[in-house]
Amino acid sequence: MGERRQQIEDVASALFGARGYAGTSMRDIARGVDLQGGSLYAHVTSKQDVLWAIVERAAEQFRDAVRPIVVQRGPAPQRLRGMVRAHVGVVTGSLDRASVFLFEWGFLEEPRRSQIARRRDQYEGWFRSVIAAGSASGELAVHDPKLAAIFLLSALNGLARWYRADGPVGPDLLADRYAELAVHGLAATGPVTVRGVERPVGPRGPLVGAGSP
Amino acid sequence: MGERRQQIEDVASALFGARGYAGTSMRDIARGVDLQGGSLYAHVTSKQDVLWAIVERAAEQFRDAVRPIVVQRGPAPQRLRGMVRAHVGVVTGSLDRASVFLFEWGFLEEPRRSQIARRRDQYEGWFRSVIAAGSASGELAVHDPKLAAIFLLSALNGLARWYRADGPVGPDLLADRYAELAVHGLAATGPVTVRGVERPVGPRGPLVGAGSP
DNA sequence: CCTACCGATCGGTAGG
DNA sequence: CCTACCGATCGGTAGG
Repeated sequence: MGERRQQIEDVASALFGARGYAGTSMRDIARGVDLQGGSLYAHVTSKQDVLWAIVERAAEQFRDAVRPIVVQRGPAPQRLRGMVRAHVGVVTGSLDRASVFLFEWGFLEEPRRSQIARRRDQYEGWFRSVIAAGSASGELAVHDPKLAAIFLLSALNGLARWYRADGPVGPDLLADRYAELAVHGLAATGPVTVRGVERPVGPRGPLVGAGSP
Repeated sequence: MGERRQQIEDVASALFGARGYAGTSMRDIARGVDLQGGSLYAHVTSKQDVLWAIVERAAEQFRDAVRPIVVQRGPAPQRLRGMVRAHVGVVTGSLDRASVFLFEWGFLEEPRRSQIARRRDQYEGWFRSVIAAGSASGELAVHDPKLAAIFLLSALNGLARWYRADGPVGPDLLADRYAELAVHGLAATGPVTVRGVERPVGPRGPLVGAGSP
């Protein structure tokens, strides 16, 4: 792929991510790469084409990062943590492209839109199946794995809306914190290290068994 | 407010929510209320004005639903559950308006954009403070209350992207499940009722203390 | 509330 | 890769 083309996709990712696909004009993109509006078409065939290239590549990134972990053997909570870390890693590592994939894919025209919808379903299915496996083995406890998967992925995807590379929390710590929040929620921390010894955190009296308002 | 005006805002909410603010034209809205494009301006002053009306009202709905719970006394986890239920209730009960508020407020022009940004910060702060209070009292355990609040709100807001009123899970059950997922994560269920008796769920051997991949 | 219109901007193309 | 342009559509207005 030409350097110019790459440049165009990068600028388009940033603009689509910030103002949305419909809110960005080809002339906006052209300005970002110091070209005249019409000159873009020497490198791309249409605005849709640019959107597709961005979305397609981001979909691959998520898939390639998470799939290897899904098929590992090992405890479901451990795999789930790994998947969360991988997903967060893609979001923080390819913020603009990931944002476009996550929030602008709906502007794809058919049949590409449906193709991406299916791939998103499949991806969500990986999380669902690991959650369901953990639930079946008793390692996790969830009423509705499908709901839990959507809940979780929504939390992770929200990251793309506020994360900034120059923020106070680095990508690795962030990934750990998110994995922790995902699996344990707010009620308990994971393993806590006290004077170098890992100690499990027990149940908490005031919380467990608390009634609902 | 006139009936026509109400109708226009409803149609605009649905369209802004589905195709985005920039992806919706005034003529699209006009078609939805069986008017000619120009005739809309007998009822609204501008497209921005319509967006503002929708966003402003939704912001009020979230605030009015959640604020009373924030200031209640009582255990933090219980208040947090109530806040989650309230937030989910606004999303499911005013799906289109809530979607526009959550995802299209960025298209507001200054100074309204900044005004809404501040209100969103404040709203997030309510969640943060209840989480921090629960963390301080030992009822919750969270490394970073700000991060936890964002994580949680992202999960809740994602609901607006997929929830359908005619779906399999009703709004009340959904609110309960989401409150459960928020507080306990995937690792443990909340109070379980066995033969009519509420029984706390204890710690789970395979999970607590499990190492990280 | 409609008809008819305004200037601006849109995605995209022709010709060089 | 630029200049100059195409038809379509945009948000919004005038006049009735």
